[in-house]
Amino acid sequence: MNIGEVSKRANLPAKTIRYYEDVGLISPERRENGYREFGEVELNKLVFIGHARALGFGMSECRDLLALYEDDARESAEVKKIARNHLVQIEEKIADLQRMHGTLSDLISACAGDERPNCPILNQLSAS
Amino acid sequence: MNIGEVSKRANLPAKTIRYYEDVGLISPERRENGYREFGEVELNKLVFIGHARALGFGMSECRDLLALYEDDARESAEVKKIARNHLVQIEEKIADLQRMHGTLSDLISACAGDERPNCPILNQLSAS
DNA sequence: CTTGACCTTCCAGTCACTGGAACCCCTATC
DNA sequence: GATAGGGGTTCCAGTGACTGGAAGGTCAAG
Repeated sequence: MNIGEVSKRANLPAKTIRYYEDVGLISPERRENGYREFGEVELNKLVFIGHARALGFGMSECRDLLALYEDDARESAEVKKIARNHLVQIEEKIADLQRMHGTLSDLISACAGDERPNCPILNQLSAS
Repeated sequence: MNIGEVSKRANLPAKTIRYYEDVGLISPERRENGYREFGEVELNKLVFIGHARALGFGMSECRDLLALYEDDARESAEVKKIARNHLVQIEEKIADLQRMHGTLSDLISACAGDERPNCPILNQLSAS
């Protein structure tokens, strides 16, 4: 399988797949002409990484998850630990964004949004 | 005022203030010895930028807000428009994160998290 | 006169790609 | 055989918003 085919099947840009090779997540074979040759194993890894990235896992977490995925003697506790840590990060980000959302929507409500210069949003931003 | 003093007062790292000068958000005077000299105007701008960044506005939005802040003939409608656009971005990010949170917490619940290798989290990630 | 805190510039690294240039390979058609 | 196109390859640079560190200049106190 060429990179174009695996790109479609894993739903990842070819550039991204080359990048994943660069950083050592995958190691596809090479043909005589220099083209990468992907087998089912590499495709599965790419699908796996794509899903993990879509859940917001960082590259180092993907690396760890991939290692566990390939380790028949893994303990599911290890996977769960990584997932729970990530869940906490997500919750912190959501909390941050919700705090911003609350403040900002209050300010937007307070702003007339007309042709006059007076603006509670700017007032709040410049308040010390 | 030296950069250290303004750093404390605006609650921004000195490195960040220098960076803001690099990208043209502020233009403090220079003393004979090469040190930056900050006045109240520059301090106010930095406080303003700090608050805008804390609400998640990007640098180009900060630039636009700062220009409006300094424009006596502004219309609050312009400020409100920028703020509303940003609010939408925040809402999209929250929605993304909540989707991840939902999927991930379901998977975590389904995972025994013990010494056995079977793991619904890995199963889901590798599913095509 | 030295110490230490503060200031300066510049370069490199972060994260996870992404865009572009320049070039090679393979197949099909004229 | 020439050519056109749609693959593929490498390498370099840029993104956003800083951040760390090195190497060195400045200033006030003891």
